[in-house]
Amino acid sequence: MSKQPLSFQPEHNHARCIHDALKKARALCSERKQRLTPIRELVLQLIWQSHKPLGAYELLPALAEAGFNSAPPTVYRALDFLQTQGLVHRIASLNAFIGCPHPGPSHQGCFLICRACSSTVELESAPVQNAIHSSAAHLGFTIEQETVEVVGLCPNCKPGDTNSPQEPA
Amino acid sequence: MSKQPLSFQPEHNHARCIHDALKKARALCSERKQRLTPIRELVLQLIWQSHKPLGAYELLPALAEAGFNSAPPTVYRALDFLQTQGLVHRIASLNAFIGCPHPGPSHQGCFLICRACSSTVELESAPVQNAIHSSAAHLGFTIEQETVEVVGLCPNCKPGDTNSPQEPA
DNA sequence: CATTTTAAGTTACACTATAACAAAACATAC
DNA sequence: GTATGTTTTGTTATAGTGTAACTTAAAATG
Repeated sequence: MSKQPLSFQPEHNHARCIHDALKKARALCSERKQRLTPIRELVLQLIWQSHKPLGAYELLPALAEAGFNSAPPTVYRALDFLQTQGLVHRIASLNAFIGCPHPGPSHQGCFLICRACSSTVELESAPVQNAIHSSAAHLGFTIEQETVEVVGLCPNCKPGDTNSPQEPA
Repeated sequence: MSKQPLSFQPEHNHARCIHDALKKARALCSERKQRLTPIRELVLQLIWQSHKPLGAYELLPALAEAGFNSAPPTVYRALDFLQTQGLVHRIASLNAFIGCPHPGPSHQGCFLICRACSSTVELESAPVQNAIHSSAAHLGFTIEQETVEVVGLCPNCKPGDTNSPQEPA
């Protein structure tokens, strides 16, 4: 019950997730002399409101409420910054964004996305990385960027469990 | 020089690629009692005009030239059909489509995409599959669909080669 | 404070994809 | 071969995602 990543633990202390993520982000930006402006920090916080990927346009109303301009470029700029700093990832298959739980030296995640509850886990799977790198190397292909996104059912949404969504309406 | 997949061999007989792909598609659809209508076959052929992923909207002019209706739904319907039959794949990170070189029982490809020349290879990499499945199983996650897309430089576009694009304008 | 750089505001638009309904083509049974 | 149901295509309109280009404001630097 405790080896599950937090994203798959419905009852974890999520306020702490958000808090920690913001704290790490501030430290990291400060260290890199990058400016985590109010808009950028708000966008990061909004993204961390859950462990489900959020579309850019879903963030706009909250930006407006907070008194910021809420045209698309605003949120996309913030997202670009956060991606560049490795604080959020874009999930290509969903056109959505999710917070990175272990930001730091540029890395490529492997994402497990539940189609029922949308909870998403980012793995750092060395075997997956290695397999991809070795296949690529074998063909003389130089890797610059990896997209590994796996859709399916998380343990909480498996048929047989009692508490759970399963089929999305 | 010959273990490279065709997509990375600029000089291969590409007419044959197209011809073979269409032949396989006809056989497969006939066997499954699915209708490979003129529009669907044309879209498949257009997609096979190269080994680079093509956007849906890039197909519309050719459809128009061939005398078909060329509104978006036409091409998206054809693409849906071809995807369902496993004849083409969608590359999520590019919003584009590419022909499947080994259609058949549903499979998940692993794509190597050259950022310089756009040539794309579909691998069936058992090690990659296994690594992903094993990571997922370990968390109790049930896989339904995999997206593995790797962007980088193909052997022909590597710095050091003489004949090649490298940096996209 | 003046200057330069970076970020945010603003307008407009491009690209990707689908909904919804009408017309046509095809398949099957009489 | 014609009637009937089903599948495919035509058509219009619109939703969703993302960016270009230019202006204004704020922050950093000298």
